[in-house]
Amino acid sequence: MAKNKSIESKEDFFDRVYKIVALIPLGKVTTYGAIAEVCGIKSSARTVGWALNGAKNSNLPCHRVVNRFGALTGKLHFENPDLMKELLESEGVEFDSDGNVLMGKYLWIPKLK
DNA sequence: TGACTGACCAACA
DNA sequence: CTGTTGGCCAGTC
Repeated sequence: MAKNKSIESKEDFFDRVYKIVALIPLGKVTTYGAIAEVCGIKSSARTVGWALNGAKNSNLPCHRVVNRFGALTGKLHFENPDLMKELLESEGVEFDSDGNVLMGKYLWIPKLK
């Protein structure tokens, strides 16, 4: 290892994403950019998706995470894409005609304290 | 070991 | 306005 990259760095990053996603209140949704920003990697919303890629294996409500448009981009990676919408609807989240979440009402921005 | 890809966002032409 | 490129981070081939 030419350079010490703080082995805990990546784990810490993932852990942060997991924590934030787990903090999403019921009936609310958040965006990748928001999570990335809170995680401190606002410039890397992509990595947030990767974190969720592993989070989908966890009990985290990744279905509450949508892109900036409120579209369920990651639903295709779900075992049951329909389940994602079902869960959100079950939580009281409404969708637009395009199938996008009403960000103006259900958009929840996580904040670190 | 190097390069590409990936559930994104934003800026620039 | 639309199209393309850049950027970031991590994982996989």
